[in-house]
Amino acid sequence: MPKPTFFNLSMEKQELLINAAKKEFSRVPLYDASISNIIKDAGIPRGSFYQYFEDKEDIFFFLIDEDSKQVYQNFISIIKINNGDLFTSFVDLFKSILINFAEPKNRQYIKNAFLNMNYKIEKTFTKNFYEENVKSKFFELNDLIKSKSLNIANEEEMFHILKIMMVVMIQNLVDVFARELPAHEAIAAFSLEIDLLKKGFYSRT
Amino acid sequence: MPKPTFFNLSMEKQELLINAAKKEFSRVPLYDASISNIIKDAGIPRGSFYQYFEDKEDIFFFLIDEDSKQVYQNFISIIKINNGDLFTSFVDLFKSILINFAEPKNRQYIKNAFLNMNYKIEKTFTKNFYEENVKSKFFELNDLIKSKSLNIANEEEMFHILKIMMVVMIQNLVDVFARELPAHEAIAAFSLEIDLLKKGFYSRT
DNA sequence: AATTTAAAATGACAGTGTGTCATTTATTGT
DNA sequence: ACAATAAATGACACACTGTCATTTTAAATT
Repeated sequence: MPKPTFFNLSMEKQELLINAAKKEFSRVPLYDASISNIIKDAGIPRGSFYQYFEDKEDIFFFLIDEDSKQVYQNFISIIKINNGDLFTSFVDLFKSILINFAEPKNRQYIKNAFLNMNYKIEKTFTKNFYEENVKSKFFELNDLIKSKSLNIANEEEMFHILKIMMVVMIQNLVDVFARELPAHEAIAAFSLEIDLLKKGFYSRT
Repeated sequence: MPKPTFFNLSMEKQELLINAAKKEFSRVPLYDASISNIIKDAGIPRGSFYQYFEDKEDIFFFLIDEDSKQVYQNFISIIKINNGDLFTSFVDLFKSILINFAEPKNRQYIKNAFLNMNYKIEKTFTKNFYEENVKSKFFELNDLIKSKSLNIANEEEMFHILKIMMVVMIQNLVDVFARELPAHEAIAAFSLEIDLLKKGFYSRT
């Protein structure tokens, strides 16, 4: 997290920094990004940057966390609209994220984040949905999901189902960028996978 | 891939380089690894490194690819032993990878790779199992898997099932390292998820 | 209002690593 | 033995990082 000093800045200056950082993270992935470029673009001295952030990861994960919170709120609305249908909701969430990708302002930034999606980035992203060993967030979702039509014996299984659906969604989003898939193809592929998860892979016949 | 010059080296010198690289990639993840440390450890001049490899990624992905090929061969044997049962085979593969983790020689190196598993690393790893648009590899697996007890309409669905199971397995392996899970817990969690995938998430009742 | 104290801003600097390239050394073919 | 090709070498220019002593600004106190 940014240091307190950052949050004491005027909103204008905070946004100046954030925009400069997003610009740099649009140019290249986190590990190639340079603080030098960010401060040059924002027009602040080098020392100031370190007054506000620990390092470039600090500001990067701050941005990802903000984005994730928005996606989570969006997901909550979607589930409500779909009366707790988990499967339809995930497909709708996928679609809404794709629409966000289409915006040129976000595209490169999100692309770089997804193509370099590692454990820490994924964790930052998903922790706003459910947190390992933190049940409060999980319950909010759990209460909204119509679980009686789900094939689950207990709450733990619900957690695993969410985890699987999330990782499958993220993988499909990564694919969109890696292979520059058109939206309709991406949606078809993801819908198919959600359907397989729904029905199960095993057939008794 | 390493340059031809590398493969012209004596086996001893190749292994010297490989060991030095593994040592450095054990110390820190790819993006923090330094070529300076590798050449210092191997006792070769800086210029020589660039005679053999493009950059540090070049040698890293070469190592990952080698590992992946071994895992793939292992998987083939496991499927045969299990008479094509995909679910049991994945659980067995998971167990065998965990055993490999336990070896101190590999542990840190693999841990760093998994905690920084991004698209390119995952692709390098999975391309030896199935390649998008390259059907030959896929068929080898496809033929071994007893697909008549699977809930699939066509070959495309088989591909998606493999993709999902692989990503779920990788995510569980990442979890092992991120949360330092004991083997029996990791196996229990993965088995549960495989079982959920097998049965399906949706219940008609 | 003047003075003290604390907080924030600044930029020069040392340290570390990268990739290149001109030169030297070794190997191969004639 | 000589030429030609391949490989090895290490000095160098360039880029970026994180720190820290110093300066500036803001807040608190008398």
